[in-house]
Amino acid sequence: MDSTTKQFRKRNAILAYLRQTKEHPSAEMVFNHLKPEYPDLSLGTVYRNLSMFKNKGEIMSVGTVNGVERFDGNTTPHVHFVCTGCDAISDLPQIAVPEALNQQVTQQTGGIIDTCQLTFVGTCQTCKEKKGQTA
Amino acid sequence: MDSTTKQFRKRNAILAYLRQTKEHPSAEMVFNHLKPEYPDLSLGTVYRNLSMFKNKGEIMSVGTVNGVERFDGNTTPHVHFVCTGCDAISDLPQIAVPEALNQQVTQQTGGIIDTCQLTFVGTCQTCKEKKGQTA
DNA sequence: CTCGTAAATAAGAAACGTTCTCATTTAGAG
DNA sequence: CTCTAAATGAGAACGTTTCTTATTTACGAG
Repeated sequence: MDSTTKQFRKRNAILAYLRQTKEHPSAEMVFNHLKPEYPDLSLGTVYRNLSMFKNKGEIMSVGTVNGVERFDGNTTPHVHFVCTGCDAISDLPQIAVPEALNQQVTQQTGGIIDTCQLTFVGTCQTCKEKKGQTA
Repeated sequence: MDSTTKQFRKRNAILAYLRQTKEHPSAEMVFNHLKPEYPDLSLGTVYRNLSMFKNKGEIMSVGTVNGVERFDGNTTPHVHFVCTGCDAISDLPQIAVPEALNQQVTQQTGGIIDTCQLTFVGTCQTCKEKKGQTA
């Protein structure tokens, strides 16, 4: 319970960070964020725990940007926006996937639908303005 | 125009295959498919040309399955289904992303929307039946 | 036809993200 | 304290993708 406790169970710190952040981090981003507080943190530990949490359904993958997988501590269904300029991923909380689609897809495939991902790809406002200045 | 012409311009063969197939292949799948007809085809050539076609907008990426990028020669907007059992990707031609969403998202982000990807993830009919037998 | 040049390619090295292995450390029970 | 099982650090290993370099091809000029 004292401050030395933080030496233990980096696993909790990884999950806590994912629950709190909105940056949809990669394994390396998690590592870089926690390394100052946990100087002996290992990248392997981050990967191992991300896989475990993903398998348990406590976090989810939101896909791969530039060859690196990105994670989200919010597993409730929601839509994402990926900026190709800065690789940032943000939530689009006000956009929803029509519920009816799941049933249509189930019928059309004859299989089982587990999840669905809706992702918009483009340029965020900041990058758009930067490009305007340079051009 | 004679048959020896096929020794040249493997690039065309790569694009032609992507236009024709519905399997949403990876680089290696393209390579394996064309290797019999072009025995001296190199995997590097496949990667190089896939990147080039992607940058030119003649094909598109449909995301990463098990760490492997998959491509689609059909760049008109449509919805995909990924089976986690056999890693197959198929089209869901009868499902459409509501057009209105693009405008909503543009407003909400203040940026620019280039594309949007809607992907359903689950188990295809074949894998579902296989699982039923085994269990 | 021969030469010169630019594009396309093959082969393999290199880079990168991710997973695996194994020895060590930690937490907690007895 | 001792024992055991879980968690971790360090780095090797792996698979995918990109890069480098020399070679081959296409094609136009002389």
